[in-house]
Amino acid sequence: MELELSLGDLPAPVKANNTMLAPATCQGEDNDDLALGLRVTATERDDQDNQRTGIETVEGEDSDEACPELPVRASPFRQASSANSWGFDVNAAVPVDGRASMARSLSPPSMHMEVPVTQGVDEEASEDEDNGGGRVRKKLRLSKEQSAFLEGSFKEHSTLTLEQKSSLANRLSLRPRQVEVWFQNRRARTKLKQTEADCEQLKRCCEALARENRKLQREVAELRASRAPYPLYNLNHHMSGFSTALPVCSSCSTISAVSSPGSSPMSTLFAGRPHFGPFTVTHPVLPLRRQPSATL
DNA sequence: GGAGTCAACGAGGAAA
DNA sequence: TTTCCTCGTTGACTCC
Repeated sequence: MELELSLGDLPAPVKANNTMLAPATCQGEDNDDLALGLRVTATERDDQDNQRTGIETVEGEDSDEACPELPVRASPFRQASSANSWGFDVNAAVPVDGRASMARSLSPPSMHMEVPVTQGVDEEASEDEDNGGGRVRKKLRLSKEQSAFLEGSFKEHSTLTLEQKSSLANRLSLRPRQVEVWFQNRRARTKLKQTEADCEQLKRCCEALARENRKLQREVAELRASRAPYPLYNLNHHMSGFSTALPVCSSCSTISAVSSPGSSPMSTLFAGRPHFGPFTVTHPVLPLRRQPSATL
């Protein structure tokens, strides 16, 4: 079962009950029982990376703000964990202070956890020993529940306060550093997707403008070839690159503005870009040209 | 086996 | 100086 994803060769000795906690009830009443490390200090990062020693007190929870309505499981990784090839459990990187019985209280009474939570202490201790010199990168795969919970939280706020970070870490049985990294990577993914979307949009606009440009150039060539006198030329026809009729001043043949925003590739391209407003064509004489407005 | 994904890391910059 | 961020990268893992 993916929920119990673990790394390494050894199967999880005992599967945890998959019972969900009550939908993230922000664990208000459980605070006293939380045994997970939660110290918000100036040296937080280092502490979080090495939350292996010392009993830390639980600060006040920001119960509500980081509490999307997503179910959260109580420390699934502790039971699902198994040793990896380096002899430590990457998913056991839970803030542990050794008070196993207290960590157990994260789960509701209906949730039985059959593997001693103290497991993690030894594992993490051995991790330090094993990796003492050469630092081996740990690979953690977040469970669906963890990812969903983090996603929900990310939708609410893409950056974290210390309290939110600690709260999320607490709730998901992750180290605050892991939550922080997840948010960093998530922001990067968001930005990448946005960049790709922008790129696609610009590409489409560029193609449309190129088409329009070719068309206008053909028309200019035709006009030059005809060498006809140039009375009030029917621009509505010849500027057909713009899909709607252009309002032409009857007295001076000035086109006052591009008709409707969003109707041309140009306006699509410049949508939301205040420096690129609609342009104006005034007194069209050969060669036909468009004069940018003052706002261009 | 290669490509893609993603957690984790380090460097460097900005803000306080 | 510290903290947090972005950016680029690495490496473990998965999927085909």
